[in-house]
Amino acid sequence: MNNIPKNYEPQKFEREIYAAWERDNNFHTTADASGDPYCIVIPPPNVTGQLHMGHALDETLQDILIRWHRMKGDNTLWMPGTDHAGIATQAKVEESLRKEGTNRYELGREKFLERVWQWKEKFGNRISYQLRTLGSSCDWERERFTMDAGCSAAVRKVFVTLYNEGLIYRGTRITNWCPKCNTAISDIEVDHEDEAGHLWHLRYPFKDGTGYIEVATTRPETMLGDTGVAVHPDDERYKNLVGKTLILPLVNREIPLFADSYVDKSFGTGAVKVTPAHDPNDFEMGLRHNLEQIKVINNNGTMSDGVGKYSGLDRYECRKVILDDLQAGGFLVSVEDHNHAVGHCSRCHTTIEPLVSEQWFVKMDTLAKPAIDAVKSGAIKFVPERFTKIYVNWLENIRDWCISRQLWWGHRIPAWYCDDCGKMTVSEVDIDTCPHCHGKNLRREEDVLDTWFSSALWPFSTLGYPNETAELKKFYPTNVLVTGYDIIFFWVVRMVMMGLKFRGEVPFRHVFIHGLVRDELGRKMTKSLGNGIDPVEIIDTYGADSLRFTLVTGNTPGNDMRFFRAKVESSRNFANKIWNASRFVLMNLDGFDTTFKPARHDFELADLWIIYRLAYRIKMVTDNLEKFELGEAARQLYEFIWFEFCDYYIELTKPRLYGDNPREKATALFVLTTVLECALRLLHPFMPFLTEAIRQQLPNATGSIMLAKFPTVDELNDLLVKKSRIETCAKIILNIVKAVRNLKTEVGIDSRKKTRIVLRMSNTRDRLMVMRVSHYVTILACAEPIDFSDEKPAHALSAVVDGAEIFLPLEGLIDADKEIARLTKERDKLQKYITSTEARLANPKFIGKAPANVVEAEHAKLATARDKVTALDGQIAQLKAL
RNA sequence: GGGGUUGUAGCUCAGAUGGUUAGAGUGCCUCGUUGACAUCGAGGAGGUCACAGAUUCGAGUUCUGUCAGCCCCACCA
Repeated sequence: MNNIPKNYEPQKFEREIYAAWERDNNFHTTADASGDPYCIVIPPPNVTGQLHMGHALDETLQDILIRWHRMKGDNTLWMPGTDHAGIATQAKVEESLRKEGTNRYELGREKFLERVWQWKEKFGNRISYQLRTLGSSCDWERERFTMDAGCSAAVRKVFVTLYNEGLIYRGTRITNWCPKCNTAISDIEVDHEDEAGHLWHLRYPFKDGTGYIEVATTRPETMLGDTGVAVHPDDERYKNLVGKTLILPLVNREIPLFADSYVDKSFGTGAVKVTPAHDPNDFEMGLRHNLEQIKVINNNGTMSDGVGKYSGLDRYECRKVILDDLQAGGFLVSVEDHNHAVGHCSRCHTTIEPLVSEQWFVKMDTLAKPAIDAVKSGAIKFVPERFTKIYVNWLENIRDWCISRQLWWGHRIPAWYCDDCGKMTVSEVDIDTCPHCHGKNLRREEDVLDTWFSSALWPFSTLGYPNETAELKKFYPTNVLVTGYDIIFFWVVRMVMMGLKFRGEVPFRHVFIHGLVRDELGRKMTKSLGNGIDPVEIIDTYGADSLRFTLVTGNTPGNDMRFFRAKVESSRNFANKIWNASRFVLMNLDGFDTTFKPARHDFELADLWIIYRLAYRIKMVTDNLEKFELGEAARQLYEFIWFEFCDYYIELTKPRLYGDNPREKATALFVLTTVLECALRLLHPFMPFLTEAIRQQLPNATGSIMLAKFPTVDELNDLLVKKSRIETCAKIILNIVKAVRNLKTEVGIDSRKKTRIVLRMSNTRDRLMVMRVSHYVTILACAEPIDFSDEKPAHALSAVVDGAEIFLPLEGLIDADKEIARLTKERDKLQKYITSTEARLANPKFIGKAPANVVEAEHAKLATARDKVTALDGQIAQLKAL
């Protein structure tokens, strides 16, 4: 059997295997297929983006769940697709236009959109191809895009419905404006950061010449738009002044001094200049007090016309000039340092300008209520649970959602304005006649919708909505949403609201939240830091399975993880281990009758033990998958395959495989192949390629592993012997092995050198059992056939384990003093344990309150410890007598 | 200002309903090329589980507080 490469080389088979799966349509399912529905909709990546580590993690977790359920026999659908990512995609195309020396305005809306679609066609498949390299078993036949016809129809229907119910409205509000992206953005797209700034104290004179009032501001340039000054109604300092008129410096506008309880008496001077057009709080106060809104800053961040010499200046340049002028006019009293939170555009980091403009909003309170209830009632469960609180808290304080964007790439808002009658019409289908006056002079709304509006419909738009398709009936609600905590507000919340509103049911039962993949130093991987690690490069080097295993192990749900190349190497080594263990089995299988079925009595202890361990691991893996503890499930597999199957079981089959008893050899091969095949299926969701590549070569397997049955303990029923004696005996043997290896190293004997061993076991039953398989010790510890004797050899290294005393007769090699010291150390350690346990067992409170089984266990452990001390004492005494 | 989260071996991290001698990977040290695998095998060193209290017969695990780090939310000009 020379055709299996000695090393695991994933590059040689991953691509082919994926192609074969796709060719055989293994990822596809239909609504009428058998099994309980199990559905995950992919968090749609940006259509023109590329795979990053965050995706790799997200996809791996989903694929594990999907493959597991598919193997369990569920009707499993993983719905793939991409997002049009309004601002991000438009920005990319605009950037490329800029390089050509033009811009979107020169091109015009229609031509520009053509360019974006071309861009999408050109780069739009990259992410899907990259996801394939990871092994994602998506139903690609159903791949969707947030701007395809179906999703667009869903958006229209939802928009119009919400509008007609009064849940979408158009209004002139103060919103967050990004001067660089040149659009309004929603509250959650603003990142607040503390910045070192200043607090300028200005003096505003009274019209009647009776002095002035002092205000404090962080943004002096906005004074040009001031239409009032506010103080707290209870502020004794200003009580008598309320109602007076002030003259706005530099502008000479008359503005009122009024009282509003929003004002904090203790901050600054207790008097606030009010700029309703450029500050959210001032805006509210302006509404309450009927103040004029004077817009002094343009959408691009420059000062608007009509502010005299300041017009056209950048907002920050203007600040300097204004301060100079205020100073010159004697209006500037003082400056102090002041740290305050400043909003930045989450996309381009430009400082946000609060501006009054006409925008579209979704009314949140009525939609939020059921979304809160869904989580509180347990209809939706977060994993880990702590995110429930974050979700609920956010929804309870939610404000209306600004959904209009001054972009071109996106779902254009389906509203038409009639120039004849001035009325607006919102319509699900395009119109060219005004329904109010039958006029033909209609202009369609220019704005498009926030990208997250279409994403919010994703769980049902992808399943066919607004049509009542079989898929929608079968797979909605979906089962679990897998995503990072960073988009709970952007996406999860909104899907829940829309799902409940338009389907009357939650969009998913579980929200499985993961953290961020960080770099080795714990920093976020970002373009600006240049610290990103390309998953495609990792896959090329180590294989997709290694990357997947790395991402899924060593962290716990909801927590961030650091990405180390060394971890991938470790996973790759694991893959190599599996590869070689399998290679070992296959080599021995060569030319052998694989149809042989052993009888019950053919199995020996090692066989029964490994099957018993396998059953245990099946249970552990399954339990952990059910709890979304994928990392723990993966660890169970690692331990089983490497430690139990490779380190012990394979070694123990060698005498039979290399021996001359064909029946014994056949039995060992039967167990090897059975256990390996089962373990591969158990591992498949985690490492799909490797397990497929190997299993195809096993004689006891047919068809693709991804369609095989996920292992159950029941399938081992015929082979399983539920005898605790097996475990007991295995433990004794392994302890002996460990002790012998230990002793050999102790005196510097080559671990491969065969040594003579004498075992003294007082428990007859245990001894007989161990005697029957004493060659296990011979193999694992590299020893000569074992002597069982009640006599202690005179010159020997010795050790004590539960149930056995071990002697390595090594006359001449023994340093008695050293040995005495070693044994005494061991003895003292045990004695300490005995003393504390005795104390515990003598404590009536412990005896009285601790459960009986705990007390019993303590007694048992105490007894074995005492036995060991006795044995050690004997050995020490003997050494001393030499 | 509010909330969350983390603090366990040199490093990266696991440790379910509290059960008493705390684990893995990696790194380090020693030894090992005979036929699955040096991407390996055997052994070893290395931890008062951040600190202080509380509850308990018993706490890495529960509670409170302190310290340190990270994150989210928040309209004090």
